[in-house]
Amino acid sequence: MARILVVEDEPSIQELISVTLTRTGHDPLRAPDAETALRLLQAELPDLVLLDWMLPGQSGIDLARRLRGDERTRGVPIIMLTARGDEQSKVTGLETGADDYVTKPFSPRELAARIKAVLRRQKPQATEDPVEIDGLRLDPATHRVTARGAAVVLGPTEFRLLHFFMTHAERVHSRAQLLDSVWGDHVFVEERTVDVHIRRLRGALEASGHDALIQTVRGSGYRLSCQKE
Amino acid sequence: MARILVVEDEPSIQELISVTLTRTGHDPLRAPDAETALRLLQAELPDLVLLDWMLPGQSGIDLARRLRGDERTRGVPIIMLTARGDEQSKVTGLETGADDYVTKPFSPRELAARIKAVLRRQKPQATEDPVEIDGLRLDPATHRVTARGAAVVLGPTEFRLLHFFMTHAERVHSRAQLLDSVWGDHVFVEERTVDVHIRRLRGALEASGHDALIQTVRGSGYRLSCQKE
DNA sequence: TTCCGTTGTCACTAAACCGTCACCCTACTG
DNA sequence: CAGTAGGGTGACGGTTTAGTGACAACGGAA
Repeated sequence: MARILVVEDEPSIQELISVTLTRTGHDPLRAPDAETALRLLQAELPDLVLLDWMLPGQSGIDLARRLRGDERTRGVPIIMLTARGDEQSKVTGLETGADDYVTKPFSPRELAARIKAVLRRQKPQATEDPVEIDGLRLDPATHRVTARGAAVVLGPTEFRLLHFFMTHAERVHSRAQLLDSVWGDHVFVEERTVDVHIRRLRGALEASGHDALIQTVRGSGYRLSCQKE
Repeated sequence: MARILVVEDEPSIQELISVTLTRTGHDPLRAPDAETALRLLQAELPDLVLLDWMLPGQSGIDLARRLRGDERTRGVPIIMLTARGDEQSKVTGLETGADDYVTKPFSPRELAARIKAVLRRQKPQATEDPVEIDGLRLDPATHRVTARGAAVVLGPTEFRLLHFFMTHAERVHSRAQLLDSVWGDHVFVEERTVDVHIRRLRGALEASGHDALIQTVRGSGYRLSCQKE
């Protein structure tokens, strides 16, 4: 789900963290010290950095400051791992811009929760504006679809599919494009699966009096069109 | 941008907060204790109060209760500053009416984010006004819920949950959002726990003749809706 | 202290949903 | 007009997600 750089010198804790991350669907990058961390950061930017306070050589706080100073890495959120106690250094240290901190010892659950919270805070939420085409109305906020007032019941996938069509109307989308945009680019499903969902979506729409809203373009894909032909 | 009253006795933290506020375009009013705070509040109402949990003399929670008790200051949102680990105080505090919590030590970035969130959240709703939907009435001031006159008995959590739903009706809320808004951002609770409380809330409502008020949106979360389907 | 209310979590059940296939139909090709 | 490829369609496990009852931990009240 998210790439997370774990900067931690103690192997057992490193291991514990990595296992926790994997189990919660994340992708840990390991670094035992600041130098390794910086090298890894050259290659690719992670979605989050878990940073031990005490590190051999360059300390965690130095690394944090450095990350904040660099334009490229400035946006990457940081969670600090600190030992219990030592309050005042925390305050000054967190001033450098860590987004959260976890005191050792910590429970895997707590760690997971904090990571989730920080990541959630980080990412902007999707477009929530209602869309309306030809009397058909879809509202992401309320997760409702109505056809001239009458409710249309859709499954989650059909909902996303319709949302995509309505925000990209009049254009032909190949099955591959639809899989990318509606299912997500990483999943592997048969292209024909799209057909089935199109079918289900059509069924739901026709039940509400919207015929031929979604048209087939033979050899290319599908299209949502308001103008009848 | 916004006037913010900072009630904090520790000078270094007071300083840190004030600097942060100024930097994020706000206007800090400083008070080292509850008495000073009250005096400042006489003069003018701030847009938000940042309140330390532990204060010399009158404690933060006392002050919060007092602010909530006074008609004039009731609408002003409060963010509490608490020491880490004091989970219980969060719950008590939420009942007194704090809008959010920040645990010390905190990062300026986090504080800024919370303030922004609370100010944004505050705008559309007056938290303390009674809400009524479809014959169901909830009064935050008296902490009472009635369904067409008949009393509905709810636990504290179910009450907050229902309150949130009623002040954000028709919208779909994910379990994570509900945990954020009803439980508080930094409480570590399984997402499925929401389900259980939804169930309890539904049970109580159905006992009072309100069926299907809270709807499940599969894959997304829950929604309070007056319009049946 | 004991009792009671509340809460978070779990295990289990029920239901919805998804992806896939097989088969059929249609439209284009020569 | 037959052949072929692409699309429509119904059905069927398997998986995911939500509903539900039970239970232990906890704090506050008695």
